[in-house]
Parts: sequence; structure tokens; C-alpha cells
Amino acid sequence: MVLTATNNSTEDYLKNILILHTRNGCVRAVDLAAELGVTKPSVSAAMKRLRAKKLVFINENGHICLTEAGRAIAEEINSKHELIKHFLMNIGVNEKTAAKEACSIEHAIGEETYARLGEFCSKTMLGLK
Amino acid sequence: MVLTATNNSTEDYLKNILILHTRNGCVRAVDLAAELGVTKPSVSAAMKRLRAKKLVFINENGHICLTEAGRAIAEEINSKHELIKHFLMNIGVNEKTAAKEACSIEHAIGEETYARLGEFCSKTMLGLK
DNA sequence: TCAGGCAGTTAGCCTTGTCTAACTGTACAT
DNA sequence: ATGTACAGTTAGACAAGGCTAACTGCCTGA
Repeated sequence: MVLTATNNSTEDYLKNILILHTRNGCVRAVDLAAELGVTKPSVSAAMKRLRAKKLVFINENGHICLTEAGRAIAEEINSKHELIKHFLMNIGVNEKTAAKEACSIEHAIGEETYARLGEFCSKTMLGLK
Repeated sequence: MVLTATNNSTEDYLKNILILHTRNGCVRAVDLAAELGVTKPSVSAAMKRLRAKKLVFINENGHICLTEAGRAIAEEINSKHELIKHFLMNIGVNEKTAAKEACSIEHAIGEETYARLGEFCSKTMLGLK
């Protein structure tokens, strides 16, 4: 749970690569583009940046894969996303809004807040999804 | 409590103009630069953008002032900031972290979440600062 | 009165992240 | 074997927002 310095865009790409990998078993640039609502060249440029940072690589089949470091970040962001969404829904925010806002808030909270919010939810609220 | 479309940078400038105005009675570009940790030319460019959007104006003394619209946004962001910081501190996040993260989260939550979080805090927690 | 200092602006550059248009390359179906 | 479709990349543009260097303009103290 210690992020190497990244930014929102990087984290979003990594998170969505993880999600698509879980959903489809593999990740193509064109699927990632559709998922994120950007164009193929944007994904291409982003993958170049992520490759340079050793966060993704392209495997023998031409698919996008996370490195260990990339996966660690993706999972961290994904965990934050789920926790924040859970919290928001539990205080009465509707699911769609909770999901959308969690996508922004997930980039803003650090280790400490993640831990405290997790404790708080398990003390105060119904089961953690 | 209905924001005209803005972005984080715009909202940060407006919020800090409000804060400096409250603290000092007036706002100069150089103080705003110091407060935000940016250079004078950055503030100058930002003020040009905000003037174009009718969110700030320069008064007879050369000081930066919020228009009604600018003040509305600044106050909304500031309220969100205070609420989020309050919440985070109440779940055990240390003040410094709470303040820093509130500065990011404040841009990510909408009207609904602000309302629900406010209700939740007054039900569940100690006095609202 | 004029030299310094300070506030603000302008010019020019960089990075990030997006876009469209056009190209490459593969692969499949006829 | 060849044309069509689709995945991916490259080239070139743009906008936002930041920076440094250099300029303007004012005000003050000696």
C-alpha cells in the first residue's frame, strides 16, 4: 500500500486495465478506449507513458498486461474505489452518483484515510459489500 | 448551491481568494501566489481566465475581488472543504492529512453527497465545528 | 530627484492529455 | 490471392496550466 508517484490519469488507466482483465481475461487498447470514453490514439499514448514507467507491458498476443508495480497501484485504487462507494451508498447517496464520485475521490485519499474509513465503516455500517 | 461548470484550478483560486479576503481584508496577486504555492505569472494568467468568466474583478485599489458568481462558488467549495475535513478528523484522520485531502475531495463531491454527508455528520458525530 | 524595491504583466517555453486524419499490418472470407 | 475489416500507431493540432526571464510602473527613502 505505498504508491509510487502517479497521477489521476495513470491511476485511471491502471484501474481500468485491471477491471477489464478481470472481466474479459485480457485487455486490448480498443476495449480500454471504449471503457474510458477516449480514442485509440489517447490509449496508445497513455500506454507508451505507462510502459516507460514499467507499469504495463504488451504480451506475446499483443494484449495489455499490468506489471507487478502496475497491478499493485491498480488494486490499491480499486480498493479505495469500492470502499468509498460503499461508504457513500451507506450514507444515502444513490449508487450512480456514489460510483461516479468514488472515481474522483479514490485518487485523493491516502493510506491513513483509507485505513480510518475502513475501520469506521466496519464499526458503524452494514457489511462491507 | 448549483455550480456553473468550473474545474479544480478555478475552484482553488476562488476558494483561496475568499480565504485571503477573510483573513486580510483584501487580496493581492502576490499573496494568492504565496498561498497557493505558484508563481505570480500563473496567478496573473489565472485571473485573466477568471475575469473572462466574470468570477473576479479588480477593484479601484488594484485588489482582486470576487463577483457574486465567484463568491457563490468559493463559498460552496469552502463549505465542502470544512465538512469533509470535519468528517475525516472525526473518523481519526490527523488534522494535517484531513486538511490536505479535503482540498482534493472538495472538488469531487456534488450537491447530493454534500447534503448526505452533512446529515450523517450531525446525526453520528460530535458538533459540527 | 532619483535609485531600489516591489507588484503585476508579457513573452516564450514545457508537459500532460486529448483529438482527428491518415497510415500500417494482420487476418479472414470469398 | 486479394479485398475488406479491424487493431494499433504516427503525425500534427489544441487547451490548460505551470514555469522563467524580462519588462513596466509606481512609490518611497535618502
